[in-house]
Amino acid sequence: MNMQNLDDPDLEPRSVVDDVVAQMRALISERGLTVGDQLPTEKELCEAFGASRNTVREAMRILKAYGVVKVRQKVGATIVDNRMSSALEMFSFNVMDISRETFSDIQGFRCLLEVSSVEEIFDSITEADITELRSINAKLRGTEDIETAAEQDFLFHTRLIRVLRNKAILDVYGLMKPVILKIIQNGKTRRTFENETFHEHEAVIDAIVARDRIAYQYRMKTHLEAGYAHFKETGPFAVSPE
Amino acid sequence: MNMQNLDDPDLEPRSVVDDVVAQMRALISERGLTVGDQLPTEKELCEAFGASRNTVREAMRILKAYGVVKVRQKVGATIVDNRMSSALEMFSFNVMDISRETFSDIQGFRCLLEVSSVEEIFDSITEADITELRSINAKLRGTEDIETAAEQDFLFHTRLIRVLRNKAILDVYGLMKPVILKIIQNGKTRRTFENETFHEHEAVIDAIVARDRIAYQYRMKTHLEAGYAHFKETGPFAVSPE
DNA sequence: CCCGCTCTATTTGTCCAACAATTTAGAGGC
DNA sequence: GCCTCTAAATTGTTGGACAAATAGAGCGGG
Repeated sequence: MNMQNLDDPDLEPRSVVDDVVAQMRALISERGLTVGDQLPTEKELCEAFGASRNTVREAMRILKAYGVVKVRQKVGATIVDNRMSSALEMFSFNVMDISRETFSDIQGFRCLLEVSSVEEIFDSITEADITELRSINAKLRGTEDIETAAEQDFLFHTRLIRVLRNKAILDVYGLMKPVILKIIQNGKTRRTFENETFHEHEAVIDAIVARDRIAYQYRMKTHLEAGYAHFKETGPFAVSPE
Repeated sequence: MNMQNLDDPDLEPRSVVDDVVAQMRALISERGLTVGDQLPTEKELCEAFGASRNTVREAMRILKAYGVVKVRQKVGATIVDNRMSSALEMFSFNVMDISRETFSDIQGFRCLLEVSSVEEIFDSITEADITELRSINAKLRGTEDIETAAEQDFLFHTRLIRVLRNKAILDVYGLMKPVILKIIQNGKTRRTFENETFHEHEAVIDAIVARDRIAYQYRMKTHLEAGYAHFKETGPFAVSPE
């Protein structure tokens, strides 16, 4: 049946690509396909839907953009569920002008994720995690330029978040990366990373090893606030220098 | 567990299409284009990026899927911001077969946001907030159908998150709405909302008023887990029936 | 029997060219 | 000035070609 313009007269007529997307969704439903299952090849989809390969490919691009399928050459399209990452990806578009409030909000978000999740981290962390954290922190000390050091610093915190084994949280943290990098770099020199940042990280790790909840929260909070302190000092218009 | 992309986010080489998407984003950034502005025609984009028309079109499909542009024949591509609806659209994708990991991850995220942020909530919450929370919860009791009740339930939690006065967190919470609604509705009847959910919410509010950290965390955690219990019960293969 | 290598066939990635469908802009008549 | 109608520009769809990657078959050696 053709319900395309019944609900909304302003709605543009559905293109063939949209139709193919709908048919693909239907196909997934009918066959009860779920994460890990394979979709038919492009050729088969062309024949099944009576559309050209380019059209099928554009439809597949949409599903890919939605984070519903993952396509590999020769292998074909596999159903996945990366919708959360895709949703976040789509909101990473207009990140050009970041307001002071956004900086502050994201810093608060970090605090919540890294400081308040202490119980979950203590529960889940393994020896291997600790080893990797120390290794990352060691590399931080050896970096030569600030950009690389900031990346390494970010990597340390990402690795810590990864301990939670929660993809949604990890995705959100990754989304905030550009802003966090900016916060990290602010007011730091290479020397700062070599000394203060390195030792702060070590203190955090030590607190984890000792399973000392209070120490962990204190160290982490101090560390995060140290990085953010410079922002507070600067005026409200210093954020976007353009 | 869905760890496929956790350890190794994106090892795959970027395709030409991905490149074109990046270049389009850069172009939008450089020219300072915003909602309502036009993008160059496909032909111009082909020449500018040295890519074929099909490739440019696939890239444009991605931007369209993200709700960032709207394309009309002859008119061309206009920048819009339908990202929110696109995000909702992508989660409307057979919500029943959202992977168990995504459910579990988002539930864990909720716990972190609502349970672990107890200190921040206690610090920031005002009398007005409490009044509103009670009012929302009262309405929850009076609703007639499950959908509305779930909306109201979600509104209660959103309102609580709003206490943190952190837009980044609030946005992320809003993004997860479709999934959270699904979790909320699962295994509940109208009666459940009228009785159990209502009283659980009241207990949470009471704990806040009493500034009882332990009680708050216990009540909230219990409440969240109660909603999620039904998912745990079903087997790992119950996601896609037949 | 198993391991590793090569080779092939299949599948996706990209490009090209053509035509259809649609709509804007402009020419022309009133 | 206004209407109509045509022409041109732009996106929508199709088909075909070749490149790139790779899973799987087949083979040889241990």
